[in-house]
Amino acid sequence: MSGEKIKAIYGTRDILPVEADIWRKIVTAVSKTADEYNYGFIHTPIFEATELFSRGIGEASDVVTKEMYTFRDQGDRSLTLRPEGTASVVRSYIEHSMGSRQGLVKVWYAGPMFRQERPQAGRFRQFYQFGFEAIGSLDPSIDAEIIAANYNIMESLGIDDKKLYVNSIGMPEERKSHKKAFSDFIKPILDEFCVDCKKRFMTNPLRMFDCKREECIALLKDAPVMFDYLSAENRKHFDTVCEFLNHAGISYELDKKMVRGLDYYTRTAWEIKCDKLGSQDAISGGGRYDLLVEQLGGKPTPGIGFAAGIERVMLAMPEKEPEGSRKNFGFFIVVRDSRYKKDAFGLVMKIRKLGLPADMDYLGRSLKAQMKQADKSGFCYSIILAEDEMARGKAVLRNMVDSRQFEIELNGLLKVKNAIQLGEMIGRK
RNA sequence: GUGGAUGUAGCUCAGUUUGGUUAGAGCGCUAGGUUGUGGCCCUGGAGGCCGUGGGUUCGAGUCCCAUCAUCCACCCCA
Repeated sequence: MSGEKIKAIYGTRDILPVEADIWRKIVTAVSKTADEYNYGFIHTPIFEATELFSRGIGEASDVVTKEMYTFRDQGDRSLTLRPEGTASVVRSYIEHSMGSRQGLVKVWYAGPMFRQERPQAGRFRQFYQFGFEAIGSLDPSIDAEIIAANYNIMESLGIDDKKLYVNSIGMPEERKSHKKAFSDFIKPILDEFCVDCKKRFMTNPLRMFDCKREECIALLKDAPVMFDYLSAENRKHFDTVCEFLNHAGISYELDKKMVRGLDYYTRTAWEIKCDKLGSQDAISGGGRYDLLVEQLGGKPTPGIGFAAGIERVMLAMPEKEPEGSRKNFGFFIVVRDSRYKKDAFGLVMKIRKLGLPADMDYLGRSLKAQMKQADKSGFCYSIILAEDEMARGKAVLRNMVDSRQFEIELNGLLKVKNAIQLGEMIGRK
């Protein structure tokens, strides 16, 4: 009856300590870059009014039409688990009138996002993203800064097989005239495309550029691209962004066929891909959203940002060195006889109070097992409480790296006031 | 939502083709070899509703059907 195992929901997963360690390293690196670039951290709620996303991301987008976790609360309000971070940040920006307090608002976030898609490699229903947003400037220099931040984070995480692609997808009017030219180009040859592309042509024609079939790619070789329909002004904006990137020594590639999935994107768009990831190779993507603030009820304000998928970043990161030989400063207390357990406990507490890691056996295991555990704990010292030494008020300090060991004064150890004294006591012998 | 693959020990998997006593290996866990000490080696031990339900059969991990779950790919996205 009660034996049914409850498992994590399809598309969600536990991040166990070994993995969480890498996770923490990533967020620490992101946080460091954010500090360097002067972006402040922002927490927004994990669920929001459904309307925020339908209005922000686009009523017709895939994310909104079929991928959101939407539910009603006790007040019969329609709420949605956030599928992405930008809409919430912009909502917060408007709600707190951040724009009137400072000209340019630079923030970053990290946390879980939710999309009801079919899971596969590098894709989950609850997944984690971090992202940067800069709201309030249309100057090309901010484009370059935030792209640089994005790129530098990936660099600092040691991701080598990455490529930065940039493009400009213009503004609605430009897109309109391009769309017409594109349709005129496709219509006569539409029959030659695959079924998916035909479907795309009806719903979101530019998506045809994403098709992986050789035949479709060949047919699109000379198709008009948005980039060639940019206004002089926007073209200049993009060129200036590129100049800034060149100046900063950031290598990128112009990808005129790059398309964005979310409706709010305008002008500058970019993507970082990692070719060893397989099908889901985009680890990070971003762009301008110059109409979004207004769309969500704020004053017309340009914005720009990016988001990166932490799971994908993890897949792209180089294999970490096998743990084993790695030892951290810390102490594992071992007792030769159970009557010393209280002494061990007191010692552990004492060392922790000094601000240092310490642990002991809580399973009443044999000496051999305790030593094994000491080894696995990754601490570089064990302290063994043994009969002969204890009788003389001493304990055995064993170096778990080079196996040298010697006696130390147990009383002295308990009287140590800080980590430096402890270090000296250990170092003296 | 569509297509393909896979479910056997905590983990990675063998065994399924050709049904036949108590279902295996490596790693991990645990106790010992070492009467005072981890890593290497050796020996023992624990740990399995063979995903679930039904069917065929004297007999099913193995064959058939259903179902659930997971993975990969498409779609889309980070």
